Amino acid sequence: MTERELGKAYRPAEVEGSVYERWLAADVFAPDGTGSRADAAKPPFVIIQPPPNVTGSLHLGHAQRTAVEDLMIRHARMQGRPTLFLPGLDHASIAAQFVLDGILAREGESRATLGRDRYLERMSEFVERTRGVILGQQRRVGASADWSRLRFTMDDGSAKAVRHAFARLHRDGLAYRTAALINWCPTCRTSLSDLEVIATPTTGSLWTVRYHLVDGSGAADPDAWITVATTRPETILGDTGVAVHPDDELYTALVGRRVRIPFVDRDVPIVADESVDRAFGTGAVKVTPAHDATDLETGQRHGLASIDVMTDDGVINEHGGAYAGLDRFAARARILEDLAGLGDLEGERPHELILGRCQRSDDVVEPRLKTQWFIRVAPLAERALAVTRSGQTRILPERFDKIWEHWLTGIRDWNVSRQLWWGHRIPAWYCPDGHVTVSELEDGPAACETCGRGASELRQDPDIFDTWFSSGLWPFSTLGWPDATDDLARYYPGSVMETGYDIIFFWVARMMMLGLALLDEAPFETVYLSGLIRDPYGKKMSKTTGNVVNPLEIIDTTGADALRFALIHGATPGLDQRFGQAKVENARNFANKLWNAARFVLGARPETIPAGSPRRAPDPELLGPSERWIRSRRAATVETVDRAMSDFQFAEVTRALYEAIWSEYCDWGLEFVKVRLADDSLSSATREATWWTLVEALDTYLRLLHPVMPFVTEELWGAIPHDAGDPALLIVADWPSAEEQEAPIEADIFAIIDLIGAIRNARAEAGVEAGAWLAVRVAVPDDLGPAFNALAPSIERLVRARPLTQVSTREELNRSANAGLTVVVGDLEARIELSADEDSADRERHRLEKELADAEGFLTAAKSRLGNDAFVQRAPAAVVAGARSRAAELEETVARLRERLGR
RNA sequence: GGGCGAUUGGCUCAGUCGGUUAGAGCGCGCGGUUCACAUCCGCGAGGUCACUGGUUCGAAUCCAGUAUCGCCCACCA
Repeated sequence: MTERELGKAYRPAEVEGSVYERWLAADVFAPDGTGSRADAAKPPFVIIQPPPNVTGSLHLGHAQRTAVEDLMIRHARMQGRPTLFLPGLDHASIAAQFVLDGILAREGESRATLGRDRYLERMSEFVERTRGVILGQQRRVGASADWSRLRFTMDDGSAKAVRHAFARLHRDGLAYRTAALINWCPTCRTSLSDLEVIATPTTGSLWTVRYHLVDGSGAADPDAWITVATTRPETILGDTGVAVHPDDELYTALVGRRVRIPFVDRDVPIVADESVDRAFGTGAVKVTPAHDATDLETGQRHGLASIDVMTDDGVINEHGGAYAGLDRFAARARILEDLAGLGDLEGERPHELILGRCQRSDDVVEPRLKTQWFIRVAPLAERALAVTRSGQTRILPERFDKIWEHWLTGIRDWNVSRQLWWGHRIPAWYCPDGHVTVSELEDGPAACETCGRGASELRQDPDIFDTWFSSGLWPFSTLGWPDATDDLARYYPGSVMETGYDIIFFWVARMMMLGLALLDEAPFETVYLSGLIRDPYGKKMSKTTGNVVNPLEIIDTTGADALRFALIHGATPGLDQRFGQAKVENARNFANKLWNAARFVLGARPETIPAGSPRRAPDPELLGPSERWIRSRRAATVETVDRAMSDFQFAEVTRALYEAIWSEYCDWGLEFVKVRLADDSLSSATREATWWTLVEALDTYLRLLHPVMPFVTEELWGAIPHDAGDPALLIVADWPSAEEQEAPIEADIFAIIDLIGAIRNARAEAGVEAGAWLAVRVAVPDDLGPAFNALAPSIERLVRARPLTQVSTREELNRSANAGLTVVVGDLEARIELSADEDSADRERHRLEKELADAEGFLTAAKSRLGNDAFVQRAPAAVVAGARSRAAELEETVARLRERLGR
């Protein structure tokens, strides 16, 4: 295996361009690809990704999801599990139509001018052009998806799954067609599910209107009326009754009488109904069954007619008498005017109400009575709840359980038909007699299943499905369902479904319900909910605000690795993160640090090891304390990362690696070892072992970091010596395993690190010239002797000590006491020689006094704790012992500082 | 109306069995052309962990309440 040359400077664009091509060429993304080293005996790991909109382009949210998904899949791949990361695209029915309609409008065309067939042709062309965009962008992020299995929610496989799913639900009584009150968007000219209606608090008005009573002769009495309250006066045109509470004495006499609805001159009954709130408004409610859900129920209880007074565009229709042809809001204004003219507008007052607005168009949604297809969700929701309650499927973070429970408890049936064109046609056919035949056959049923009329007489439902219906089938429609394919058997259910918490109901809940209903098994084991990405000020990124960050620009300038690291580093499940340039730059600097560390290691290869030598394990017999410390920290990091990965604590993964690589390996490991590698007095075998230790740790860190920063790690890994058993590419290399740690060595080295820090601090505080070499004498206790001795040459360099003298007792240290700096760190005490002038002596005294005061403060706290019997008796023994040794250490420090200060 | 989340140095955030002196990055101050890295190195300043009360030997962490901000759910005309 030959080493690859590394460029002097880290250039992410150069690295990333070629690395992805290498992965593709090696065919490592598919679980059964030629380059895959997956162990078929291990359980497969399947990640379910929300397929992005086919007309969309990558935003930071996508980038974050992709980064997190890819992190998980790469980790599993390196563990040798067969991994499936199936990429896809969603046709996004209403969203895509919105985009295309905008384009058509600029061309002076519209849905109406084109007609259904030509419109759909245009859509297909449009989608053909856009579909490659986001896929290419996902690759730039580094998604190691199995592109050979790319799926689209409008492809034949999805279409087949949709037909079968719906036919099956219909057969099971879970899909039905009925007239019901639905949400209607006049702008989109379609019905909407409850989720697509945004409840918007609005200040409106509550008007009170007089409805005149009809007397025995059938005439409206100008002097007798009942006053009703309404926020939507235009619905007066559809009123078919007035309701009062049965116990309301104010109105008991009127129940059974009739009133005349203004303008349409319809005489309707006053009925008594429990649903009326006596305290609200006037206590009398106008009943408009075709435009209000409560009214529809009231109407049904009392046999009142339902009159829809609007067209699909939100214009008053022929039932509106003189107001026909007026837009609903214009009609409202005119009606109010006319009521006032008649003297029947009794009052108006401001009123806070919740207005439903269309998620897509923001238009005011009208409740309308329409015949539509529905999914009966109660039984499905119950199963979904059972699965999460039993723990078969786990939602992360756990607090979403409650939200999940609440939403699935008492949800209303799902209106799945849409009066749009771009989407899957509902596979229902109607015969002239109105019989319905639902069929999973692509060309429709051969005959009406009720009356047997032939196919030529049947007409297919013009409506299409809610886009989330096909999305809801995604975990299995992409694996060949309804056919019993090998893929389905192998990769269903999925392992982790990753998505933003904003579509938990739209998508996650629907997948869960449909998966359980159609396959009798929940579609995934874990639901991992990501937070949303916000701008540096916490605002939601949006095109209109202009605060959208384009991830591709970040990739171009700082690299996909940096972007991924930054996104994953800020990813706390379910919590939003603010994202700004500083975070990516920090991540880019980290990649740069890693690059340079690798360059250093490669360049420090002892001459006795020929270039291109295969990897050798360091000889444990020849390792000094610094090497043993590096190995021990490496093992500790493996453990930390493993734990964080299995807990889905991805931010912790990046934090641990950042610290291990930068603050330990680079700041101390490499600095200690540098001197050793250059030390001619050591045997070449020793220096070789030292170098192999560096390579070993670097290798481990590259592996651990690969799921986060796949490009740079792949490139660097390609440049270091490898073992004969290693594959050619890091992406399929083995995940490291933790080994035993050497705790005693860790303590020694950390003590020495503290000493070095303290000496540097003393020098800086004393204003010693940075480059000056000063004589330093250190009193080293016996137990630290070997480590200190072995590291002396490194310490010398790191604190600019010349000469560095090791003495064994403090008496010895004090014997040649002269002016200088004193450093006390636990058992270690050092004296830095410095020519005395009054100024510096003062500063030194001041510094020592401050240190003494600190130490005394901590000592007092520790002592008072230990003086508390309750603490000593009740706290765990280890905590008490820790406090004791801490106190002893502080005592020692205090004593030494006092002595030095002559107290 | 119901529910959830956040509140930790100037900024962004870690802190997941309660246990030494609460950490990091950015920013800030001082000093550095040390042969991997100025996308860097060394040193430092800066926090009564929103507030009040409680539980506990011990609370940023657990409980109750309050405040501010944000989010979700909700068919009273």
